[in-house]
Amino acid sequence: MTDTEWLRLDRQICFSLHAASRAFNSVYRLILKDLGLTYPQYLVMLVLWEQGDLPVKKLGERLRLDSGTLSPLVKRLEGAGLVRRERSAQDERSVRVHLTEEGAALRERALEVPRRIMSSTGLDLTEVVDLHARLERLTTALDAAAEAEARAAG
Amino acid sequence: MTDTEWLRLDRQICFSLHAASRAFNSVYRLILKDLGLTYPQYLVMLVLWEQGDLPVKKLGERLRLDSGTLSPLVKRLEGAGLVRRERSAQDERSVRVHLTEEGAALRERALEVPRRIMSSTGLDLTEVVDLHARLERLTTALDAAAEAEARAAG
DNA sequence: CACAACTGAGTTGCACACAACTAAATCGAC
DNA sequence: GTCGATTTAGTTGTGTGCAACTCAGTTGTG
Repeated sequence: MTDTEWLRLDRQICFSLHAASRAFNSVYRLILKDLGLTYPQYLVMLVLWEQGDLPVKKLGERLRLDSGTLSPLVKRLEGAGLVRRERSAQDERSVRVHLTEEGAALRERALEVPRRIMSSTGLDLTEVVDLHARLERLTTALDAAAEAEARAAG
Repeated sequence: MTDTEWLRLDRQICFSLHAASRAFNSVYRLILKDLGLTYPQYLVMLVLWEQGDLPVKKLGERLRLDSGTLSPLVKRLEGAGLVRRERSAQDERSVRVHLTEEGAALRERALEVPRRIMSSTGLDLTEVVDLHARLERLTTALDAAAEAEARAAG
């Protein structure tokens, strides 16, 4: 392959991933509009519905987001009345995010989201599970590479 | 599948895509730091290196980005001395983006990027091409679904 | 020609994402 | 017990991404 071909391939790959990510975001935006949630806010709510109350730190680990992203996001969820933030008594540094009644109730209305997303992808269950596995492997490899780059850069 | 299982699957899928996209972004950020480019700026430069000067409108079509994103981005590239913006004489509404000498020269230094990205993914050429095809199909389906949603919402 | 509809860029406002930083609380070595 | 290192949130600044808007220029219709 020539250098030019490599650049073209890179354009295709990085563009297609970028585009797929934004297309997903766009579909979620449309579907989540009724719930008054953004895509990242929905991710936070999914974790809370699944795992119950969590400190911001744990939320960040689950979602791989840092406090710079999570702090204002959780504040907006609090402003919408979906969660409550409470400083832990044991460790005053830690802030635990609780679902409010309204936040817990929103789960019922969110139940239709996955099916609508699934049908939007045009994929069947097997393909979705397969895609999930591929993306997980890819992310693991990329994280390892980023780690290696960071070490190399010093 | 129960409702709870659907929600869990949705969390897994939307999270894994989100995470993969950010992991890619992160690796590109590290590799592009030397070139002084962000990931979207690199996408713009790739298109310009490949296709030559283009009006902002065409750039937007190629990258599926609107003027709200492109205008400030191109201005930053201009500030970095990589491109020049010139209003078309034929159609005063149109602004054509030209590579400067410096911008054209940057291509030489960008030639190593694709190989570094490829090795970061841990995928071979066949898998990358396959991934590209899958993502294209997925994006097409998602775009069609978004279109349908938008029509339904009226 | 006149004027309404459209088009291409650009601006504004909002919500991530992330780097770099601060501040407060906790932990650990001594 | 004290003081420095670490940990947890939060803040600030930059750069997207997108909706909604403005503005200037162009086009189509009568």
